Amino acid sequence: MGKAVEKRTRNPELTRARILEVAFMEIFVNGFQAASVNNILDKTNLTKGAFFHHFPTKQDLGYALVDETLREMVLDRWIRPLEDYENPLEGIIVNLRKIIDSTEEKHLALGCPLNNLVQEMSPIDPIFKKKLAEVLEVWVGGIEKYLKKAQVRGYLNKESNPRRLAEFIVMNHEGAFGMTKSTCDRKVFRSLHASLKDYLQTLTPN
Amino acid sequence: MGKAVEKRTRNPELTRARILEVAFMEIFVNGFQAASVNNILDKTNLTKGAFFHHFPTKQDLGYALVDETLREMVLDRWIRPLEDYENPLEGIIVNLRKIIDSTEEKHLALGCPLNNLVQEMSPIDPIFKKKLAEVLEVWVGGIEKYLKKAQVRGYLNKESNPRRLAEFIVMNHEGAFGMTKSTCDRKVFRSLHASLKDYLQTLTPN
DNA sequence: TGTTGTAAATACCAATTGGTATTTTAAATT
DNA sequence: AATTTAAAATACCAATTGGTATTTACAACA
Repeated sequence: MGKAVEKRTRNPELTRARILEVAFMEIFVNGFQAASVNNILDKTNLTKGAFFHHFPTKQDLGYALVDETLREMVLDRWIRPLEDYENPLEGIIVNLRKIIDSTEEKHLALGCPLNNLVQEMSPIDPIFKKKLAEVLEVWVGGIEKYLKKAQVRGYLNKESNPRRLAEFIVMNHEGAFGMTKSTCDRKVFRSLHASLKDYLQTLTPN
Repeated sequence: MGKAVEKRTRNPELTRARILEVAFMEIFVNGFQAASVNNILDKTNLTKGAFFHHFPTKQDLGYALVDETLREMVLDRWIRPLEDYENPLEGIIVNLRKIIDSTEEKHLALGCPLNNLVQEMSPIDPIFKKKLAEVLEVWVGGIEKYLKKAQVRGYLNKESNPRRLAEFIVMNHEGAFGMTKSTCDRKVFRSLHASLKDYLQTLTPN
């Protein structure tokens, strides 16, 4: 009994994953530049040797975080759930609502991990910028796909431009999270959500 | 000829203003935490003595920047121009358009100074958070005022909630600037602007 | 089982960080 | 003109930053 794997005193993949996990929160709270490698080390109970073995530089850690963690989070939170809805427009609205309601108060104050990094790093690091734009495209492109499906199924005007609308919707999400970071009030989030809902309803046929 | 004032070798108010001006750009580009006091000093050709005479700590500089510089910028860019329009809704849209078109490419990539600071500092510094929320309220409250005026003048549905709509509009502005930071494409900004315009038109009587 | 590659620990480093104590000097006040 | 106030310069500081060189030890493989 007990998996042999867990008894190993060394597990490089797990170590790497732990670093990424702790780094995610550290960066989520403090931002990338202000996040301290030493702090991350303390919280993982690892040492410099382990860290810089897996990530040649702090920036490489950031890049991996965007490519792996953030990309996966976006898909999990914003795209994959839409598959469950016959009407994608409804899916977008209901999913957003669910996420608003299920997010803990303290996390509300931290905003959107992707948006945070875009705001901080895109202007000053071209590699970050490129990788973040790719994840953003996963998001926008994903929404776009479902908006096209909505058009086919007759839930969205043929005249609407799915790409433009997808950009608008993602922008709304990011804006709402950003705004909530200041007010820290779920009511504001709900209010913004209601406005978006109103708008989307004007785009439905009949 | 020549103003006597300019010949003074010392001018504390000017020194303070120069620090704020240079610090604004430094923080606009790098963020508050990553902005270096030494860099700011170099670019102003001043010394530590001057800096810490005017601002006891780096944080105090940040607070002054929000209270003075950012507050004034928000009024100048987003609120005061609305006075020129008979239809405030039109004013909001046209003013946004003007700002999109007149912002230099490189500044587009830097986003919105207020939004940047909100994202970075609100979660980790309660004083920043309070001051930033005050400036945000200047913005939202200002828009709200003109939306009420629009209702009185018959340009906006009586059923619309000016407060909620003002929050939505400001959120749109911040979201659009944030998004542009990633894409660095004025087209995206225009596209987002068009969506907001569409939405506002659905709220006009008749 | 002995060898080898690599995961991880340790100890160190130069550079930079925000900040301070002291001194100089310019301007306002008497 | 002498004195006082405060603006600004200088030189310094401890703490922290990301990063490296070296060593130790575990685990897969021959």
